[in-house]
Amino acid sequence: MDKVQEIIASAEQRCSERGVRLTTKRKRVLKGLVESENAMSAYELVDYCNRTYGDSMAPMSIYRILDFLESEHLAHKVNMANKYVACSHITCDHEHMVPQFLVCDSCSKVKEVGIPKAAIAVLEQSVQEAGYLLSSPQLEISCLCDECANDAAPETLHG
Amino acid sequence: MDKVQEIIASAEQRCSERGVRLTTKRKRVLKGLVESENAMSAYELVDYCNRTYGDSMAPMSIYRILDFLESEHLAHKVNMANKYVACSHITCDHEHMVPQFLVCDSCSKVKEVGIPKAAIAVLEQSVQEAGYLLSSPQLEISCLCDECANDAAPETLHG
DNA sequence: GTCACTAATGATATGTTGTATCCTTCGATG
DNA sequence: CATCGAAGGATACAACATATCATTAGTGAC
Repeated sequence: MDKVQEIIASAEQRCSERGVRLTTKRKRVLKGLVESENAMSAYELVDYCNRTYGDSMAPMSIYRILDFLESEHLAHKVNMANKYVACSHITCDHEHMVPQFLVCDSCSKVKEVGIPKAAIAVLEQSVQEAGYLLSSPQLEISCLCDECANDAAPETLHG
Repeated sequence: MDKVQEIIASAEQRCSERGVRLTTKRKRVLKGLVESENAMSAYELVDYCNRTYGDSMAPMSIYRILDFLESEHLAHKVNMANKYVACSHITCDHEHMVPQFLVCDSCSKVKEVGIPKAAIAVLEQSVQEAGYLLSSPQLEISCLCDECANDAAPETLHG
């Protein structure tokens, strides 16, 4: 699990290059997200920080830190689940694939996958025809994860 | 604006065919959504009902009614905006296009557009490769609407 | 160093969204 | 008209998020 350290180090470097500060608390929140390998709610992060560091951080602080992490593209909000995930490309500069979130309807587990840019182009086309402007090519896709899919009866899908 | 009546009539027929009851209150909520031609929050619907009908409906009731409308495919929840919209295909039986929501980041306006099924197939492919199951082919796409796009500076996009 | 300035965080209150639970009313059916 | 399930009312509370003002910590000018 040295991968976590690697990601944090990479984030630190990126912040220092950009002239912004990855403070202790910001690092802790990011670390929480990276370690969990999953989407976490703001209040779960509050608990995590307080449990892990004997700290007592208020929700407000967590939300501020999440805003910061989002603005630096170190984390993303998953709107469908009201949760937050570490960006899975922190260590990677160029993005050949467009990141997309698969959100499990049942357990809210979030997986980030890449899809080819060409696929997004089709969507962008439709959006433009509607007179809108695609503001983020990042989609949240309503799914069932592998585990929950096994539990669910097939006929409940595509309802 | 006789279109609204038409949609409501169509919804009534569909409910009666399916043996479920489109009660007065349910009809009012659906009418609110249809008339507004926009996504509304549950609490906006509470206000709407109480203002328009001198009623006093509790949020709980609205949520229940929204659940019903969703289960009958007369309305959809837009997760990104925590709002609800009337299904734009109530009067239309067969769906040649897959409905998608364009959600304005700035003003939360929601537009429902259709995109070709083929485009969705590409996404579904990626989802399957990740071991997930697409539970709804309906996406919520983060956009700027025509109005907000005019207000925003171009360099703020694709950030 | 220390002054002044800004970024970051703390503290507190409150707003918004959604659910749990239990009870009452309404409508169909025998 | 009795009964039974569906719909709705009432109340409380949980989860998610923001507003605002005070305080502390870094950073540069001098």
